[in-house]
Amino acid sequence: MTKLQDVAEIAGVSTATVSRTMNNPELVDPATRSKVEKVIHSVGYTRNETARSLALSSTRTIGILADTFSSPYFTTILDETIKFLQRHNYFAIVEITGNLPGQIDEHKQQLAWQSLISRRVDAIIILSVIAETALLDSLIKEFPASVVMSQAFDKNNLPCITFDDRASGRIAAQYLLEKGHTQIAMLTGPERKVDSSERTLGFIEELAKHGIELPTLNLCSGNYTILGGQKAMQTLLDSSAKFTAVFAQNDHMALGAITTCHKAGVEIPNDLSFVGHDDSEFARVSLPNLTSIRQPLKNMSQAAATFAMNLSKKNLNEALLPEPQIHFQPELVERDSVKELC
Amino acid sequence: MTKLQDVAEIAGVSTATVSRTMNNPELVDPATRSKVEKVIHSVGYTRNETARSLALSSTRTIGILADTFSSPYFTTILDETIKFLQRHNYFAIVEITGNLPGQIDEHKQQLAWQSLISRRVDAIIILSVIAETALLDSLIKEFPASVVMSQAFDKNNLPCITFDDRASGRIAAQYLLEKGHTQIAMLTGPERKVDSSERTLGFIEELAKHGIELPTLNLCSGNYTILGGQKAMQTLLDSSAKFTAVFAQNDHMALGAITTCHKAGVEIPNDLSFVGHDDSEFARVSLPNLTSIRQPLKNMSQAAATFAMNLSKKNLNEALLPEPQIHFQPELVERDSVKELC
DNA sequence: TGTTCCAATGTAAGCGCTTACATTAGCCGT
DNA sequence: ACGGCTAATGTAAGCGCTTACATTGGAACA
Repeated sequence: MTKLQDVAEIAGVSTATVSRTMNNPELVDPATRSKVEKVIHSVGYTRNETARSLALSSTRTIGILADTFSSPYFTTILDETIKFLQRHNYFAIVEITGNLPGQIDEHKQQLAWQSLISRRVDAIIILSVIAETALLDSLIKEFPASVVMSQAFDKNNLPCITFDDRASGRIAAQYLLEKGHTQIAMLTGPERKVDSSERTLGFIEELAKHGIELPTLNLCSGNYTILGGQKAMQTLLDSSAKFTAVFAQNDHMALGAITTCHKAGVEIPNDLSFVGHDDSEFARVSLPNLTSIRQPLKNMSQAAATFAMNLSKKNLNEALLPEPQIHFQPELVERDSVKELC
Repeated sequence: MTKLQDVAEIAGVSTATVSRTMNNPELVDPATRSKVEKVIHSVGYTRNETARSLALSSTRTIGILADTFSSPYFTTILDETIKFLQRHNYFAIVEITGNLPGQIDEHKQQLAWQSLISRRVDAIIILSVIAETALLDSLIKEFPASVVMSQAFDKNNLPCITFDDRASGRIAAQYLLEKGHTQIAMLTGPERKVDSSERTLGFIEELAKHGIELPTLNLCSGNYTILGGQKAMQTLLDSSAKFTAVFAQNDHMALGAITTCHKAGVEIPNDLSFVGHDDSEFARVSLPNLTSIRQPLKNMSQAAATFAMNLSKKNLNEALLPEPQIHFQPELVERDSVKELC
């Protein structure tokens, strides 16, 4: 593999000059510059980013910590974040913990974290939900150039892109109430996930505001997965719970639940109404099309990426950093899965 | 950030000894070893992988070239590949070209490629479909430690994990014929994608074997996307084409097409039968559940990862390398979307 | 007691870049 | 003609590791 020195020798200049024509072209004479560039192309030189990182003590790389690729939620964020970073000449390396939605293995998270640190990323974006605030705290203390995404983390004033999950719950409740539903069931996510518990909270709050109570019987966890949604729905149907509508805390569970209903002869939305969450691609192809609550993932991703890049330029004036806490709001996307009760 | 030298000084040994306790513990006295390890933990030292890579001229990193994260096909492969690599103490960095299924921007592919090279990955797994064999050829010539995944590349004897797309086409045709269908439509993928054209070929071949011809009118491209599937189905329905069954070359298009049918009052499978491809998670939640053709993605991913790791250990005897070409076969997964015609 | 040998450790070069500092050469004004 | 200035280039140290080679101090043996 050709190195900078080879280029220098062929072009008859010093390594410094070659380096400069790549990084600070304005410092080198146009004639030598074009001579060097010609050599670079002709020998097909590609700079060794490893060596460069070492010399610069900066990798121009943002680490991303996620649980898995097999969730449209993560992949959308990853796609947007990485595209955005690329556009700004940053690298991204993503480390996955391999945790499934329901289970949270702190050890795996630690390992993934270590791996990012050992590669000396300039900043880290944390997507993976870290349940124990204490752990999150200690991780961030160890590596302060971190931005936490979509996990409420208010206490400390740390960089943090959040989504108002509680508002999601409220909006779902409001909407169903408007449509005349008062008996409602809810498919929740994994218990330890803050986003799920927040949605639950907002939902219950809003119902309570209207004097309606949600029986525990009407609550069932589906672990954010399709299969979980199917099982949870079955449990709900088998129970004595009474409901005319279901709020599924993500679209996956809604999809699963809908198939269960279909098999059980329950017609959507005539017999039962559905509201999902995330407005995933599949909300548009379910039968009927699923009314869902949208997270502005693209904007959130870009905000996180921007933040991470700023964080990596430590020399930058602290004042230039955006507000450490950026909040995003949910938005209802109305489709055909909710029936208006008279 | 603490460095190896700091650890050495605190422990009162040389840097070599510290390095050895991490990489060749058997070379150092148990007493000093434990002393050093204690220091490492107490100061929270994390080795600088950048410097290590430079010293070793090896990054223990496999590069993966993919088009996007937002496709279950890619994400499944990525998930499996990366988990497997992690388990073997390899890093993975994935570079995405940002190409949508239909469009292939060779420039973006080149850039992504360069980026991997510049980070001196030890091997590259190519998922992204590179249409121009010439380009693929030249890339691999430039960096021979590459393994191509699921793209037929027979001519040269290059490392290559392939899936028998033509067999997929044949199986779909056979199955539909068995069920009594003779008038069939097909939703194809992007034109330039080899996997799509192979499926098409296999399908037509098999029909021809039974003396059945597929009218051009019954063919429509849906670009492998949900939306494309919807549109293509609409086109098909609006045309004068006659068919009792549809082979959608991936599940996404099938899902889209099914919603279009639903809106048009066409009932599945009573009025129209469907066979999809990929056996994605969603095949199990569509209504009706989608009969689909499975690719053994997990096995394929692991094969690719194994290959890449071997390729990276160049010192290894060439003889130890597995057969350069590993082929995988499709498998039909029967569900409820095909009706038997009497 | 004097060799020999080996296990444990240290020394220092080198991986391929960047960049502060040194050097050179051409230009200006006096 | 000469000192001073500037633009262009070169020199070499250093980024944080690994490892070939050198060194040391016993243990083993005659």
